[in-house]
Amino acid sequence: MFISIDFADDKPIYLQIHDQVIDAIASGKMFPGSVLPSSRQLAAEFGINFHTVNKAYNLLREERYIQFSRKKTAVVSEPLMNETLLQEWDNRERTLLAELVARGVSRQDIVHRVGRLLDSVRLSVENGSKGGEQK
Amino acid sequence: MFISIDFADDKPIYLQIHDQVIDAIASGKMFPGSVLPSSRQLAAEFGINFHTVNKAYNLLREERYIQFSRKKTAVVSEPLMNETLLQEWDNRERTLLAELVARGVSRQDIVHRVGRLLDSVRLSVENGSKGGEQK
DNA sequence: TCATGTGTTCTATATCGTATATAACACATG
DNA sequence: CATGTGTTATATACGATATAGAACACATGA
Repeated sequence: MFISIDFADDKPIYLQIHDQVIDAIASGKMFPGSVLPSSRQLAAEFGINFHTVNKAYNLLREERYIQFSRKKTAVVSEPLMNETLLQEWDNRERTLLAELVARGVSRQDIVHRVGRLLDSVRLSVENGSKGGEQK
Repeated sequence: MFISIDFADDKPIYLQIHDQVIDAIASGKMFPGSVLPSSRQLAAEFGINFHTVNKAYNLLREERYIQFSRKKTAVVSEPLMNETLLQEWDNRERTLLAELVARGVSRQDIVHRVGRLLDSVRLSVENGSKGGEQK
C-alpha cells in the first residue's frame, strides 16, 4: 500500500492519509479512475477507526481530488484547477517561502531547492502512468 | 503596525501572529535588532489575551527567529539555518507542491509561480534594510 | 526608593478539533 | 438475501486554542 501512518507525528491521522493520497496522485501511483480502498478496509489495515479514514476521504472529495461512484467506492477524479484554488495555494506557499527568506537563504538556493523537490514529486507522473484506464 | 488579525480565519490567532512576524522579517520590514511590541501591548491593540501573543512569541523564540534581551523585550535574532530545519521545510514544501502536481499544473507553471511569490516576499529584503543596526 | 512595565509561571474555565466507539440506515453487489 | 459500501447520528475522551486572573522576579526611569 502507498499509505503509512506515523502515530508519533503530531500531524493528525486524517491529514496524513489526505496528504499521502494527493502525493500518490501527484507521483502517478494513482490516476483518474484508480479505486481507493474502502474506509473500513483501510482503517482495519492500520488499526484505526473508519470514521478517521472517512474524514480524510470526505475532505479529498470536497477538494475534488476524488469522488464516490454509485457503487459507493472512492475513485480518483480528473484533475481540477481554478483561480480560487491557486490563490489559496499561493497564500500557503508564500508563508512557507517567507520562512527560508527570513532565515537568510538566497533566492537562487530556494529556487534550486524547489526544483529538486518538484522532480522528486513528479518522478513517474509523465511516464509510467500511460496505459492505466479506469473501469 | 505590520500585523493584522482575521478572527474569521480558521487559522489560530497565535499562528497568524507567528507567520506575520516571519513575513515581516523576510520582507525586510524587520531585521536583526528590531524590537517587537510587548505581549500586553500587542494584545491590547487587537483586543486579545496577552497569553495568546506570548504563545506566538515563545514559538518564534524556539524557532530562533527572535530572542528576549535582559530588558525582557522581544528582539529579532540573527538569521539561523541548518540541515534539520531545511529537511523539515522540505517535507512541508513537498506536500504543498504535490497539490499542484496532482491537479495537473505543469512543472514550468509551478516554477514560474514560485518565482513570482519569492519576489513578492523579498521585495525590500535586499535593499532598504541597510542602515538599520540594533542597539 | 518606588511605581511601572517586562516576560514568566500557575490555576481555571470554555470551546473546538481530533479520534474512537457503537448503532442504524439506504444502496448496490453477487 | 447476506455482504460491504458510504452516510448519519449520538457519545465519550483527550488535546489544542483562547481567555481570565493572580502572583512573581527583574530592569527601567522618575
